[in-house]
Parts: sequence; C-alpha cells; structure tokens
Amino acid sequence: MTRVFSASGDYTDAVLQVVAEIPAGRVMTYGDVAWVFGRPGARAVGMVLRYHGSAVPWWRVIRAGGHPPSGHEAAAREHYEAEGTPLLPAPTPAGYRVDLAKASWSPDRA
DNA sequence: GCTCTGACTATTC
DNA sequence: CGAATAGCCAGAG
Repeated sequence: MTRVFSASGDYTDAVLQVVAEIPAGRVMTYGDVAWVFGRPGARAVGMVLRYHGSAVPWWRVIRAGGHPPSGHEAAAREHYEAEGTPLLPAPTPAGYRVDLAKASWSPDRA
C-alpha cells in the first residue's frame, strides 16, 4: 500500500487511502469506508476526515442516508454537481441528498 | 495513560 | 417524519 498520507496511526492511513480511491461521481458512506478495512468506526472515519480531510475528497464520503457531512452540505453539493454525482431532491435542510442507489461505490467493483 | 470530544449509526419514543 | 438515547471507535488534550 502506498502510504502517501502521513498520519498518526494506521487507521487514519487506511481511511485516507480508501477515500482517495473513490472515483469522481461515486460516493461511500462512513460505514462502508470503515467496513472496507474491517474497522466499524463510522465516527472515527469522520474524525479522520475532519483533521486530514484537507488531503482527500471528503465530499465523496457521506452518511448512511445519503446526507453530506454536517456543516459542509453546501460545499459538498458544489463538488457533486461539478463531478456529475447523481443527486436527489430531499426535504432535508440542504434541500438535497446523494442518490446512493446510483452513486454507491465499492473498492471491489472499482 | 486517562478523559473528553466528535464530519456516525441504529433503535426507540 | 422528527427528536432523543445508546453504542461504537479513534484522535487530541
């Protein structure tokens, strides 16, 4: 594995690695990212992105219901529209939600 | 080395 | 459907 990410632990490296491998137009839920490297730490994944998200496409990592990270919904939407990520209208505060039925991605299918 | 916090998830009221 | 509660893991102080 190419440890191009300097992190405090292997967990951070794993998270950044998976997130960085997500192609444009595709998204993964925090649970899915954690599930990939066998560490069900959905919350920990978010923390890694909060501290090291500056180096990875954090907007491709969303919550289970297809909702973008709290406080970053507007910024995420700009990226989704720019990358052509399938979005769906939803009665959420952001007014939208990611179409997990089409945008759901897995490192196995690549 | 212990404690608090947090970009989460699932369940229940 | 929306708000509240509990459980979970890892990083920072």
